[in-house]
Amino acid sequence: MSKCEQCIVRQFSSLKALNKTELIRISDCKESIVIKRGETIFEEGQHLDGVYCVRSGICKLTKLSDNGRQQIIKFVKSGDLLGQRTVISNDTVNLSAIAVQDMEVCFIPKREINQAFQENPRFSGEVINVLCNDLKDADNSIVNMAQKPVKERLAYYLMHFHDDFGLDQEGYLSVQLSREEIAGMVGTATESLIRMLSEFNKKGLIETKGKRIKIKDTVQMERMAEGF
Amino acid sequence: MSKCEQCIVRQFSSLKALNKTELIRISDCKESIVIKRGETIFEEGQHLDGVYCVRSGICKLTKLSDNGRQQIIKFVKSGDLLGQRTVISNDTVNLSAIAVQDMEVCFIPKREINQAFQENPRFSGEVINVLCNDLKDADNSIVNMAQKPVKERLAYYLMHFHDDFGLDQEGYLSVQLSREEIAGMVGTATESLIRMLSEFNKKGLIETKGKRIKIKDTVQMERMAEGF
DNA sequence: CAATTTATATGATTTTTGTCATGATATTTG
DNA sequence: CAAATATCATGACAAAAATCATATAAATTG
Repeated sequence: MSKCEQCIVRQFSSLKALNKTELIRISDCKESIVIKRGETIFEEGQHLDGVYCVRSGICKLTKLSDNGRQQIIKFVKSGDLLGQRTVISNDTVNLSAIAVQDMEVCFIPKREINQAFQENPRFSGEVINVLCNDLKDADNSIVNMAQKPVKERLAYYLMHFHDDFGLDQEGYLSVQLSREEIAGMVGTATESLIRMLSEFNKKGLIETKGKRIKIKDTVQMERMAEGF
Repeated sequence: MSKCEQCIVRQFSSLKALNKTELIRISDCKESIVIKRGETIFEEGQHLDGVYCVRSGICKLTKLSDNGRQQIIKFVKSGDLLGQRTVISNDTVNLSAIAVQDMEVCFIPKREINQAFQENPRFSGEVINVLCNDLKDADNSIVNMAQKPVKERLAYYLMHFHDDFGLDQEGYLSVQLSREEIAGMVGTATESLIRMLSEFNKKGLIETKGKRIKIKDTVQMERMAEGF
């Protein structure tokens, strides 16, 4: 089993605040897990006995709406921790985590996290900062969802994907989602989403190849996200 | 000037975790402020040099959308602290705070809050818990905004008002908002909101008297909020 | 208290978005 | 590789919501 002390991903997570001793302790009791695309890491309502540190891959955090649709709240990538809020506030999980790519994650038991949280103020500071950022992002999302029409939201999220997850060799967005998933992120019906992608395509804003999407005109797309 | 040690509101805020010495220190440098309905406490983009502790009254936290509408993200009432996220993550304010009732707030300088945060783990624990709850609420709001139609969102928020802020002597919701403000909370156009209230009125779900709203059928309203 | 402004209300219309139906492509599986 | 299944795409229509216009009521102000 690989060691936390040597894990590159650590540098990007809150765990970077831990010292060698703490890392070794965590390393000794952590559990490496491989998760295939589509598999669920945890589901809303569940109790978590620890947090997951994402080594590779990406997962979506979703919540089931009353109308039966799965809303994507946020994406989590390597370096991020999963389930921090739950462990800290000792609450059940509010969101489901489902892999959208094959993933490697490490499970770190609650007690280790709590101990580090209590004893290492730099670590707790890092975690709190992540929570604060999440809260800010969430507040911004509320405004977008409540006020922007679907077309602008789609443009907004495509640009976010472009900026946060980057492109593959051919210039397509590196994360491939199904149309249904994109609809769940934008907060619209799948058919509406497909129509809008077709429209963006016709207007020359994007180019699609199966599930893959390339943003051809980022300037225009950015403007569209802002409502022009 | 009144003293924090004797302030009843303290019991309901994160400040309850502070000991006498800490409270006296804060009390000595805090500043009491009276804010009239409609006045702004702070605006998005601004820097804050401290947090506000709400003694009485209610304010709305809003964010201006690209389309020029003011979205209400959340309400803050007595016992709550304002600006915690900003002070902790040393960021500019993301939301504007505007009084919807006359308020009394106390301004507590950043340095005092930071010191208490560093030195008193019970206090930081309380603050973190508040942030975690805010995050959970925000995630739930995203789903509501993205997936529910306006009618259901209105029912949902009316019920929240009913449960969180209670009723006056005559059974009307105790917080009075303008139609425009309610629209900004639900995330819709003012005219649409007014139409929906008329509809609720005709159906016997609510009763209005000027700005005041009474929920006549909470059971039905609850069901409506869930999409029936 | 009359005049002005602001907030509320409603009608008419357009735009946006959702739903249902159906066909075309992929993708999976035996 | 063919059959079955899932995904993607598009048309037709219905519903929801925004916008514009205009009227009425309420609040403010000189």
